[in-house]
Amino acid sequence: MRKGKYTIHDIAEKLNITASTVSRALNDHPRISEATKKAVRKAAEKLNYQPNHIAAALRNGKSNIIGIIVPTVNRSFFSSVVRGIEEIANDSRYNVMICQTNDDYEKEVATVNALLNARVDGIIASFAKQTRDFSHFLKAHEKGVPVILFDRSNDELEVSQVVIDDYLGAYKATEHLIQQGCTRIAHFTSIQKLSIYRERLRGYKEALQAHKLPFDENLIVESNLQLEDGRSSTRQVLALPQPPDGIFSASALGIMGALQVLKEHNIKVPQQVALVGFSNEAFTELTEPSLSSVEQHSMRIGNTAAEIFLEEIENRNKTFIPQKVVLKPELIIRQSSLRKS
Amino acid sequence: MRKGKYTIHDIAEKLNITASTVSRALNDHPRISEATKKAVRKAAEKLNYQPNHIAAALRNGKSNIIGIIVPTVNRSFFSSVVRGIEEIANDSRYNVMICQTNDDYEKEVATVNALLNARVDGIIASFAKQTRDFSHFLKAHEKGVPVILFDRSNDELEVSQVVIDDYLGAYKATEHLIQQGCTRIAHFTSIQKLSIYRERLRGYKEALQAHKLPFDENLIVESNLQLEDGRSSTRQVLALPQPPDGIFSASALGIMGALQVLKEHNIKVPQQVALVGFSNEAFTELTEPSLSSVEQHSMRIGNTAAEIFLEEIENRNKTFIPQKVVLKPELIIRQSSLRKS
DNA sequence: TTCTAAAATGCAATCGATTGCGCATAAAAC
DNA sequence: GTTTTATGCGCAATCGATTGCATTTTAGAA
Repeated sequence: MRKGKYTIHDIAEKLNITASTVSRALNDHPRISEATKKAVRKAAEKLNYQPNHIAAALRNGKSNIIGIIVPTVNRSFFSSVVRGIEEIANDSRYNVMICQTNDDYEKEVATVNALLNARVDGIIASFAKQTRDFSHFLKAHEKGVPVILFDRSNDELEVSQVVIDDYLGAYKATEHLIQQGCTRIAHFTSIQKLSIYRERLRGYKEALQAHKLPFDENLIVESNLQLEDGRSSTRQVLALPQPPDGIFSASALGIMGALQVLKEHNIKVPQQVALVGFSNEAFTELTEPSLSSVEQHSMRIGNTAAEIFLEEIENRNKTFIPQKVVLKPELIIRQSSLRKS
Repeated sequence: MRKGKYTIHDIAEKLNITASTVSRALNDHPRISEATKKAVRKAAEKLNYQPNHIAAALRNGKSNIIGIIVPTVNRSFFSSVVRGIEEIANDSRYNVMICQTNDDYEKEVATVNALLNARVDGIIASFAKQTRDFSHFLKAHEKGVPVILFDRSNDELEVSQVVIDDYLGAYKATEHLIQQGCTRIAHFTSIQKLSIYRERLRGYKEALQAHKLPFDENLIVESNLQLEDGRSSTRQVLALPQPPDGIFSASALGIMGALQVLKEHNIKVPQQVALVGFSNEAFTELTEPSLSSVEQHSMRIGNTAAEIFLEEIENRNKTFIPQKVVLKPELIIRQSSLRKS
C-alpha cells in the first residue's frame, strides 16, 4: 500500500551490497569507502528512502524523544519553556513529546508511565500543584531515564532542576513597591508546600524587614492564584481596617484580578495601590494600566533544562550528580507600580 | 543497568511457557486459557513488567502516536484544540506529539517529515500562514498516514478538515455591530490566501449588504493581525476623512490593539467606536472594557479532528473520502460592543 | 610473485513484541 | 470406540536498523 516504503534492504539490493553496508554508509562509518557511501546516498535519495526511527530505536534502546510534562501549555510561561527546550533539543536531533497534566496528579503519574513505555530518553517536567509523592519521577530516574524538573521542583528529589531565584524575584518586586512609597504591601501566595511560593513569600518578608517595615499576617492571602482568587483576595485585603497601598502577587492572574477589583472600587492604580505580579504573561502588558511583573526568562529555563538533559545522557555511565541551576529573574516595571515621582 | 527491564521472555521463562503465549495472554487473546492469563498478569505485575511500545510499533507498523502541528501552542485557541484532541485520543490509547512551527514554512515541512520518520499514525495540523505548497501533507496522506487539517485549511487539498463557519461568525459579528447602531464598520483582515480570512471578509461584506450599508474599501485593512498591526490599522482608519464607528477584527490581538489606540485617543468604547474580535482568547475578557469576540469552540474542533482521525484509521482499507466538518461559531458579546440602549 | 596488513564488506544475531501456522490434548459427536 | 471439533499453546518468522566478528578484497611489502 504505502508508497515509498523503502528500507535499507531495498537500497542494498539495488546496489548489490548488503544492508549492513548501507546502514554503515548512511551513518558515515569510517570503514566504508567513499565511493560506496556516495552510491548509497544517491540511491537513498532516488528511492526517497525514509529511515524507520522505530526500528533504530528498538535496536539502540533509545528513541531520540524527550518527554515534556507541564500542567498546561496554555500559559506563556510553560509554552516558552517548551520552546526553549525544543530549540536545544532539535539541534541535537531530538524530538519532544509534550504532555499536559492539567495539574492533575493522577494524570501526571499516568503520563510518566506512558512516556516510559514510549521509551523516551529523558523527561523534563514541572509537576502538578497537588503532587506530593514523587515516586513516579524517581522510578523514571532509576530506570536510567534522566529527569529534569523546572520551576516547580523539589530539593529533596535527587534529580537535576532548573529554577529561578524566586526569593530574589519577590525581594526585588517588594523592594520596588517600597521604593515607590508603599508601606503596607499585601502578598498573594499559594500552597506553601510548593517551594516557589515559599520562596516568594520569604523574599517578600525579607524585603520588608530590610526596609524596616512591619510584617502583618493579615496582608498575606493564600489561594490558587487564578483570576477569581486574585479578585477575592483583593476584596479581602481591601476590607481590612488598614487596607494595603501595594500588592505583590505570586502569579500574573492574581494581580490581574486585583487590578479588576481595584478599578471596580474606583481605587487608582498605581497612585492609591501599586501592583506587581509574577510571571510575565502576555496579557500583563495589555492591561490598563499595564502590569509590572517578574520575568522568569522562561525560554532560558527551557534551554538550560535541555542542556542538562544532553549532559546527563552524555555522562550516563559516570556517577550521577544532580545539578541545580538557578536563574536570576528580572523585574519588569510597568505602569501599575510606577508612581510619578 | 536499567532496573525492571523485563520483557515478555522473562515472564515466559518464569512460568515455563513461551513468549507467544505471554503476548497473547496480555492481549487477552481468546485462545489462551483464563488460568494462564491470570498467571501471566500476576507475573507481569510482580516483575513490574513494562511493555516496550517501540517493539510493538515496529512489528505492527503503527506507533499509536498522533502528530499535531500548530503554528504555536501559546494561544488559547491552539492549546484548546490540542486539549480537545488529547481528550479523544487518550481514550483510544493514542499519545500525541505536539510540534510548533512558529508559522515557519520550512519548519513545517521538516516537522511533517520528522513525524513521518517517527511513524506517527496520523497528523492533525493547522498550517503556517505562508504555506502555499502542501505537498508535504499530501506526501503523508499518500503514505497512508491520515492528515486532518483544522482552522487554517485548504479545500483543494484532498484531506479531511475541521473548520468553523468563518463566514457565519463574521456575519454575526458585523450584524451585531450594525444592530448596536454602527454604520461605518472597519474590518481588519489578513492574507487573503487563507480561506479563513477570505470567509470572514465575505461574512462582513454580506452583513453590510443585507443591512443596506455601503461597502467602503478604505475600511478594510490587511495585516498580520498581531497586536502592533491592530494598533497601526486603527490609526490608519482613524485618519480617514470619515472614521469608523465600529471595528470588526479577524483576530483577537488585532482588536486588542484597536482598543489600546482608541483609549490613547480618548475615544470612548463602545459609545464612539464599538469593537468585536475573533477568537475568544483569555485576555479578551480581561480588558477594560472587555472585548466581544467570536468563540470558535476550539475544544470541540480538537475533539472532532481526533474523531475523524479514528474513523479514518478504522476505514483505512476502504476507499478514502475526505470529509469536511464545519462547526458553528458563537458570538460572545461583552462590553466593547454593547451600547446601553 | 607471494605474503601480510589494512581496508571494505558480508554474515548473522539482536532489539521485544506479534502472529500465522501447526501440533498436541481434551472434549464432543457419531 | 472412533472421528470431529475445540481448545491451548509452541515454533519460527517478521518488523528495519544496527553491530561484533568473520571474510574477502586490495594495496603494499618482501
